[in-house]
Amino acid sequence: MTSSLSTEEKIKAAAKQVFISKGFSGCTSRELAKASGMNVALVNYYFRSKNKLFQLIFQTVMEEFFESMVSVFSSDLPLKEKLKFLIEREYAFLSKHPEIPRFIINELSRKDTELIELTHVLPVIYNTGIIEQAIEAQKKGEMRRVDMVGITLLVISNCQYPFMAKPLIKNLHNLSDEQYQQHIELHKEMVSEMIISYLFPPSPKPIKK
Amino acid sequence: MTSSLSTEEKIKAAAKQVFISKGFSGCTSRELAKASGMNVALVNYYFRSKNKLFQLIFQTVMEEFFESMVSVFSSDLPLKEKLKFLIEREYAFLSKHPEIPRFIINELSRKDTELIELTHVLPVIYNTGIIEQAIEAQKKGEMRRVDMVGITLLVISNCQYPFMAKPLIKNLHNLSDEQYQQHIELHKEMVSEMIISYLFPPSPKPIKK
DNA sequence: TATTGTTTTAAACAATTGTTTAAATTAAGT
DNA sequence: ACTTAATTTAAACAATTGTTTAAAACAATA
Repeated sequence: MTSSLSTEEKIKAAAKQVFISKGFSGCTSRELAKASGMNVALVNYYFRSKNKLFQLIFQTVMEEFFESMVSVFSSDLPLKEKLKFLIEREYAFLSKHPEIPRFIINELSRKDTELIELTHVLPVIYNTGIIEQAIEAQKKGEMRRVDMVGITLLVISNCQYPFMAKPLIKNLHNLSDEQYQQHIELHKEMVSEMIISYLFPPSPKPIKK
Repeated sequence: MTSSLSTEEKIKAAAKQVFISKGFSGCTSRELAKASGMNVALVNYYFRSKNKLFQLIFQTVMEEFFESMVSVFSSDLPLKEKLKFLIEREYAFLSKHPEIPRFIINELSRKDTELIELTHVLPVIYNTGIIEQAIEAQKKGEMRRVDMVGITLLVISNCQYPFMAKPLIKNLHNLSDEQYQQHIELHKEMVSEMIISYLFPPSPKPIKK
């Protein structure tokens, strides 16, 4: 049971859930406390302040968020397979944690907080050698000449947005949760096929630019 | 100048900006008042409560949001051109109002508020005849057999996400505002080409499923 | 058992929240 | 000018906010 966790970890786990689903400004210290079965004073005893607790959690969420991406990039696969695999993994991750992209984007958009450093993520990705692999594939004419920003945008747009926009699309098309889940599954296949066939066009065709 | 507006409209205009950029729970009544140069009592004098004012503004934002989409669907163009045009228009709209998708998705995700009705939008879209046009194009074999939910997701994922994720991508790839703006422009072209060539594959190829 | 240090609790703190009051000012109609 | 209604203001309201205090309960060590 959760009761086997220490007080500190119980608070952290509960706060993570609350922060992710309601955001920093969308919840109160007392709500964080109650969600973990504790009281307000305990939250501040272990974490000093609501803001300190938030920073801690945001950091760990960001790490989880990039973890699988980096692990795919580091794997020993041809680029095309890496991308297919990445999309597969992203959909699997987001099915478990559908609220995380909205959470991250929201908190990064807040102007009233000291901007969070995530420059350390870039070198980690670069160190996987993914860039060199892409450039090589492009030189060979296997892959369309799209830079890393474009590829990133392409992949995460089509992975994250369907989860973020669930309430919008559900309302718009009058769908149940189950129906939406089915659409997501279909969409994954479509997105994968579309992106791969766009980035790696059928061979004898000249690659533009 | 703005001083030619009535007090009521000044409050509404200022509140719209504040709500869109900080969300309902991210701002206070006094902040809304101050942003319009008024005081708290005036806000409640004209709009009864923070929540009433919010509902009013949310409604108008949603209408603006779907307005251009519906107008494109209603236009007299072949489906392929409609989609190209729609993507163009979406990028233009979002360049002016980059915060709106995040705002809408966030507020629709709030569980603590009475869920906002937007079922009336669906019939409006249906009445443009876009569905029939798609089915016809698919019967003729011009268009891949993707349902309306899939098309919607495909288009708005690739239009809205790049604007929503600006702070994330900027941080991730160490980009300036100007650099990001350039990437957005490039991305628009890529997305348009990719989606069109996916949905309307070069002709003599058999359409699957 | 007495004495540590750690953890938990209940209560309080000042500041801020959304909202309301009641008086002051302005505008409109006669 | 007088009366009435609409607008604006400053102040107050109770409730809630993040944070702190100080005492209580607990655990560990001697």
